[in-house]
Amino acid sequence: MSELTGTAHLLLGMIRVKGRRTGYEIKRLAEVSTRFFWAASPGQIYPELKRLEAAGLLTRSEEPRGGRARNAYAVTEQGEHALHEWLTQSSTPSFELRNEGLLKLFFADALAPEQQLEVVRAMRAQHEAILDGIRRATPPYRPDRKFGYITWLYGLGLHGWVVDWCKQVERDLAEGRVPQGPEGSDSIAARSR
Amino acid sequence: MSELTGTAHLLLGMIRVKGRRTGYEIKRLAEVSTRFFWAASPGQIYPELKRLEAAGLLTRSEEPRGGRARNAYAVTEQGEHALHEWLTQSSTPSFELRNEGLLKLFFADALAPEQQLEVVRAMRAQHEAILDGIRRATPPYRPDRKFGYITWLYGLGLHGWVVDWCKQVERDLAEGRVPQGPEGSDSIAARSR
DNA sequence: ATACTCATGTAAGCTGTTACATGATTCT
DNA sequence: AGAATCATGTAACAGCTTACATGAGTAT
Repeated sequence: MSELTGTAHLLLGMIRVKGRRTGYEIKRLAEVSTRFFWAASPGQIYPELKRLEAAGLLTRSEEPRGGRARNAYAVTEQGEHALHEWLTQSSTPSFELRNEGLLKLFFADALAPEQQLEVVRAMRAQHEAILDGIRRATPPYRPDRKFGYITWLYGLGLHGWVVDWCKQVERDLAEGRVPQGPEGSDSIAARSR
Repeated sequence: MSELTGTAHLLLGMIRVKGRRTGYEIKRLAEVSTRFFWAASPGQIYPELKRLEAAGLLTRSEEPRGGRARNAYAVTEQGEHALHEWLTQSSTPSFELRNEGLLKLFFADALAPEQQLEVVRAMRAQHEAILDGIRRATPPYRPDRKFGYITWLYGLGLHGWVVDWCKQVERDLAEGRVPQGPEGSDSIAARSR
């Protein structure tokens, strides 16, 4: 059994929590939940569902609505096992970030002050938009979906932090101040305690 | 002139700030600075340098060290212009995140309490490792590289926030408490001040 | 002598997106 | 009648990583 991709685990997990689902339903679910930390496009979802079915981790059932074809998938015992395996394996989970706004900020010394401010403002706007998206996706709290709720809080907190950070840098730049590192007598680490 | 990739802008920007550089030097520079928000592998760097040279945004000069071939690149006026164009264009910068740890957390309801804790601990360990990497890359503060410093502070602050968040969730889980959303009457932002 | 760093590159493959195509059903 | 949503899929391509190959110089 070759290694499953992150997206495969997303599908497995989503169907496990929500019960028998179609590709389309998963796509919509992902759009309002996991999309902020693990996006999934239809061009990825449909082929992957087939692969998982072929691998015996999902079973497909045809559930037409009227004359319209419709394939719903459920997790098999083997799929359940693969999911649990992944959730408990101790190897470091992957973490990939591509933040073009930060890349611009990194090179912003080449710009005039007003344009530097503009770069930070664009960053803030972006994270404010993400925050909006997360807020709109408010998950109703349910004890059996505690971690859906925790993850939602994470998104709010993280992007909220970035927005605040941008605001602070905007102030610092506007007043010609050199942005402050974490204050206090000892190391940077002091702040995160 | 077809659109440049993010990595192309990285190369352009890096050579602009640091002056004439070889692919190898850029690779090492990226490893201790931009890698935390925009990674670049050699398999990407060398072909891209050639493309940028062909496009007239970089000039190549052969600077052998002994009998060993060595190609150094400098930014042309056209390259300078392309970089400035990118830095000031107002379209929303790209932001892509794939966080497998968070994906696991999202599905952690399926686990036993002890294993749930383990997922959070793994997340924390990961961000602590990233923090270490960022700390080790301390940029000497120079007025002409203010934004290199600001970006560095961002990394410390962001991953520090995540580590703190994980610690809090670990406490909450250990004590069987339901994790707290942001308290107080006003916005979420209030918490991170 | 051998291992490491410097230095450049390529090929294969993976993951993912975008854009398109198709057509039924439901809503206004 | 027309628009939006439901539903599934594919083809083309972009971007990137991994692994490998090569070989010179340098340090131990």
